[in-house]
Amino acid sequence: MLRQGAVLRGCTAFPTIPVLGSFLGRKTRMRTFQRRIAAAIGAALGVDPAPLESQFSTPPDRKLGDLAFPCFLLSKELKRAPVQIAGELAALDLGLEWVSEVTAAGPYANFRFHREQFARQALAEIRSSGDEFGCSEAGAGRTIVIDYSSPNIAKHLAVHHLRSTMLGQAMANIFRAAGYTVVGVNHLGDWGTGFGKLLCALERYGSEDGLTESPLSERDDAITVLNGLYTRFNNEAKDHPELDDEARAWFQRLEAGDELARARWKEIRQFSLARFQQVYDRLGVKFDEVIGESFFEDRMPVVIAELEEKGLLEESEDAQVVMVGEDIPPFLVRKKDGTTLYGTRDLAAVKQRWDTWHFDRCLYVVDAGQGLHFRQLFTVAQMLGWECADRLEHSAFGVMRMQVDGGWAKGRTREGHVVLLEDVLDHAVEKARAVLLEKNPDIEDPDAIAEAVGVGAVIFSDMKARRIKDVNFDLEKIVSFEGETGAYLQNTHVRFCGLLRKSERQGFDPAAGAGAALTTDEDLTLLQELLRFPEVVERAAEEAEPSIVSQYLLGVASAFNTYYAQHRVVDEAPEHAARTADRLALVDRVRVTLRNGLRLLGITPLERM
RNA sequence: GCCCCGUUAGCUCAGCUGGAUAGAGCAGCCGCUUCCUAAGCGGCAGGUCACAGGUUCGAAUCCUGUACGGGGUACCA
Repeated sequence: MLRQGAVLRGCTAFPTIPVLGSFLGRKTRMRTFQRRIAAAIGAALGVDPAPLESQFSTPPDRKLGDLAFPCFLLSKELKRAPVQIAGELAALDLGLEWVSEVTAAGPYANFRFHREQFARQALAEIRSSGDEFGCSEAGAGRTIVIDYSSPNIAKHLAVHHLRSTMLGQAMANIFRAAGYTVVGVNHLGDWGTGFGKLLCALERYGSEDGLTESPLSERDDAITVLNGLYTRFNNEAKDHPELDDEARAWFQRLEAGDELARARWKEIRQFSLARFQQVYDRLGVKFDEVIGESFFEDRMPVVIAELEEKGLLEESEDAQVVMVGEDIPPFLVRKKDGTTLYGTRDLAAVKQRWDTWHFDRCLYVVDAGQGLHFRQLFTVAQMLGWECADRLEHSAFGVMRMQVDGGWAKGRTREGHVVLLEDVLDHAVEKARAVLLEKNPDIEDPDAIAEAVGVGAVIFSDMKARRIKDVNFDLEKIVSFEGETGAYLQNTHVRFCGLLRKSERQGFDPAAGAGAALTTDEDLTLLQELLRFPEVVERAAEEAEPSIVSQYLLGVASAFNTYYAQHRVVDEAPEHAARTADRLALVDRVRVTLRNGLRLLGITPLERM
């Protein structure tokens, strides 16, 4: 009914650019280079090179070589022992100028690179996409709808909302970078019987809180007041069941379009959204569409009619349901009082999303506890014969547990109140400011930097592990900025931003280096690691798993920090000018990788801290 | 009861489309700053990859079962 729609544009940080081909696999390193070796092997042995491309791995020890090729697959196809095939490969001339040597080590053929040649070509490859390094066109022509954040109005954004919100935002960024068209939807919880209770509570106790004199929308504490009314209502309803009937009546009034009910609901929705927006702005979260459940109010009858028409709707225990399977409970379409449920609205939403966007995938970034609901929903879509049914995915994530009496439990803290997301952000920012002022007292604009570091640390801590893992909310850990943290990535990024700034003042130009001097093991490790970035992003999209990017970034930062500790980058001696230019070029590409990766995760990269 | 998810170092996790000696961070101990930001780097120590079978030339990774933990299980969202 009320469509807020298209209030925000999506992340524009990653315009798509043409890069490389399709995704190959996790163990893959540097697919263009592997493709060339695979092609050479295929030609020499007379086999299809395509399946070979994903076979490559990294030797356990650099002494063995720079790229490993296990011969087990070829062994099956050629019906010869892998050890023998490895030997044959070692004797071949592949005709690749950047491969200097092939040695057989048991069933492995290990390729050693001609360091100068390889470094030159690798650097060119990494540079080819300029500042959009990491982007690809792997998903070109495909549309992904992502349902994320989706909080209930009239409530605060609590710390556990961070999960759906940031995972979804990161996924949206990642899919866009991989070339997909993305529609990010905030499926606002703005409908349902709960609002009957709320309206009822407002009517009964509102005047006591002075709400008649000072309207809710003019009060900063409006949501807190509403929460109080709601809690009070629920407590009183325990002893007075007739209150629940009254609440149901209010929801029916709301559904029927009663003027007073509608006006109050609309006001609540309005200021809830405004409050959410403050936090979203802080987190850098943007949606393409904000569509509440209320939007589907007049679309549900159409879907229910279709269920009926196809003979799927049944009466059971006075409710209308769809029987979705023997081992799971039925999908509720209408309660016995005739009102609808959120599942009904979800079903209408599936239809609306399909009709509007013809998506290739529709992801629900919702906690794992709702697995059954989505299983039911998807099954109903299947039973309806909807083409989109198998494109629906529940991108489930684990629960956030709070510390309660020495242990960890779902939901609330020991004191029984929710931890507000804003309070967590504030706390992290305060800690970041303290550390910043201690490390770098003369820094310009410490507020902005502390904000980025603090908020970034909170975001990163939530996206470091695979999303299905439960997370224990531990404020101390979140604001610890050492080790595998958001601040570590920021700091690494900042360090070579500073290095590049300084080198520029000294007259060096990172664009001047061609890469031929990047010949140490550490150079090679970094180049190989950097080359993976586009396929890492593609895989993160494929699996809807932002932690793949997080983990990759930690690896890059760690490799760079090791490098940085061992090798002097800027050397002003004229005889080392070429090497300095090459190392600066490498550093510049690490910088771009970290910057883009942080952005994908929804973290603002800093240039100073 | 049934369904879903998890189980890898003291803690938090990576590795899971099968391949060479299972990797990080934190916590503990020992080092590193006349030189590009030490929110950093290096080292030591820490593991019957929950258990038992199976498939395979090869299993932390795939299959089956068991144990433990978490979640869900029709008129809330």
